[in-house]
Order: sequence, then C-alpha cells, then structure tokens
Amino acid sequence: MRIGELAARAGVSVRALRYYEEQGLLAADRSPRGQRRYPDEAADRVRLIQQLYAASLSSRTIAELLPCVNANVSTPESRARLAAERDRIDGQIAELTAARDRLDAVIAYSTSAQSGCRVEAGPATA
Amino acid sequence: MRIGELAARAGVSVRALRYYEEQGLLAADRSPRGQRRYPDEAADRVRLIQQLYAASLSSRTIAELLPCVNANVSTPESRARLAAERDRIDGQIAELTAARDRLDAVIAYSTSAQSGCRVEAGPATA
DNA sequence: CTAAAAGCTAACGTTGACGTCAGAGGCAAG
DNA sequence: CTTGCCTCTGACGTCAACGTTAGCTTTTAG
Repeated sequence: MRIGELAARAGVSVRALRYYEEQGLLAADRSPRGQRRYPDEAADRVRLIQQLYAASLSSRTIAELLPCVNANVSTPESRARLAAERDRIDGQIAELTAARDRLDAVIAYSTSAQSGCRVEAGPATA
Repeated sequence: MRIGELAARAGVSVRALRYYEEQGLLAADRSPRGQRRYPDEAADRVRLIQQLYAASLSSRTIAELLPCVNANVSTPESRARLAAERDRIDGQIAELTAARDRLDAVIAYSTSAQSGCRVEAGPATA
C-alpha cells in the first residue's frame, strides 16, 4: 500500500510516517518512480511505534531496541536494555497511579469543600 | 525559606520554581527587597505539581484545576474537569500497561531469537 | 488529455517546560 | 569593605515529534 493508506489504517499522519522512516523506525520499499510502498504488516508496526512513544520512549531508543528495524540481532545488551525500559514503564505506571490517587484526593476535597479553600455559599448557580 | 532551599527540598531547579510562579501554579511572598519567600508547605505543592506534570497535565490545566492556587472555588465544571483528567490518567495507565505487555512480548521473542522477526499485535490495543 | 488527488524532497514553524546566559543587585562573614 | 554566594528580571536557546508550506512529479478519475 502507499503512504496515505497506511496513514489512514494506522491512524497517524503521512508526515509522521515519513518521520518514522527518517528516524530509522520504519522501512519502506520504493516504486520505480520513488513512491513508498508498504506491506500490510506495516500498520501493525506503526501501532507498536505509537505505543512505545506513548510509553515515553524516544525515537532513538525505539530504533535501538526494535529487533527487526535494522536487521538487528538479539544481544545480551539489547535484551538488558529492553528489560530496563520495561521496568521504567512499570515505574511510570506507579507514578501515574500515585498521581491519579492524589487527584482523587483533590476531587474528594473539592467535593466536600473544606477549610483553607473557600467555596462561595452563594445562591444556586445554573 | 528562599527559592534555592525550596528547589533543593523539592528536587527541582530554581528556574522551574520561577516558571511555576509565572504559570500561576505556585504563589510566593516577597521580602522587602523582592526576594521570594516560601512556607514549608510549598515543597509539598511542588511535588504535587511534578506529579501532575508526570501525568501529562499541562501548566494551564493544572492552574485551572488546583483549587486553592488562586483562591479558586469548587464549581460543578471544575469537578467535572478533575474527574475527566482522572479518567484520562486511567486511560494512560491502560496504554502503558499495554505497551509494557507488548514490550514483554518483544523480550520473549528476542530471547528466543530466531529468523523472521515479527512481533504480533495481540488483542485490541486502544 | 486534462485536472484533481496523492506523493516527493527540502526546509522552516510550533509547542511546552524548562536551561542558560547577561547584567545588576542583595546578604552574611571575615 | 569586599569577597562570594544567592537572587532578581529579562530574554534567547533547546529538544522532540511532528505541522505546514513551497514547488514539483506521479498516479488516478473522467
């Protein structure tokens, strides 16, 4: 498929796909006239990339870690790196959980409207 | 305390604290000569701010939501906004969990390291 | 064939949370 | 007093992941 279709399928912009290629995250064949051609699996790869971005991995990190991108090989180092990033994500989840809990506390506080934080006791508002 | 001490206690830079004030997230008294003076509780507030940043809230959002920052009041809107952000964080946690699981799959694959090199998509990822 | 739609490269613009530098002033100690 | 660290206010620099525009070629629809 061509770049527009892949973008639609993966839910990203055409620009993003070109950027991924520039960063070495996503390879593409070229038609005789230079247009990018992608296999069906590319959509899946793009979604994986998006997921790793969402987990705060940088392009460089993703490029270093994804095994197939550059005919990479599995080395003890790369596996350690993968495990380290996995653990980092675990830490991030813990952070987010804490933030959510704290936000819940703010919500509870806001709802019960206690001292220190004044709540106007005016007439019912629309 | 002065800004340097607060920065040390909260584990952020002096620049960050000035930035928080600029964004309306952190108020400060001033000495007669213009230096910022913070109460002890400021350290806690800074850590809360950091936690919300870690949860991908913007300065603007934090400023809008933190009830006491600007003598703000609890309105139905603000409470709805808080709940919405809380739910967004829940979504983020789900995303991160999915990313971690997928990374685990890559690790498992990498460990068994054979040819072909393909990472499966797994169940619906949103 | 022609025109619109889609692709290409190259390169500058954007945004957010600060980093960093410049130049000037405050503050306790020797 | 003066050395040395801290703080102040601007204001420009940074970095990543794209957005956007420009100008041109390729592909597709009629």
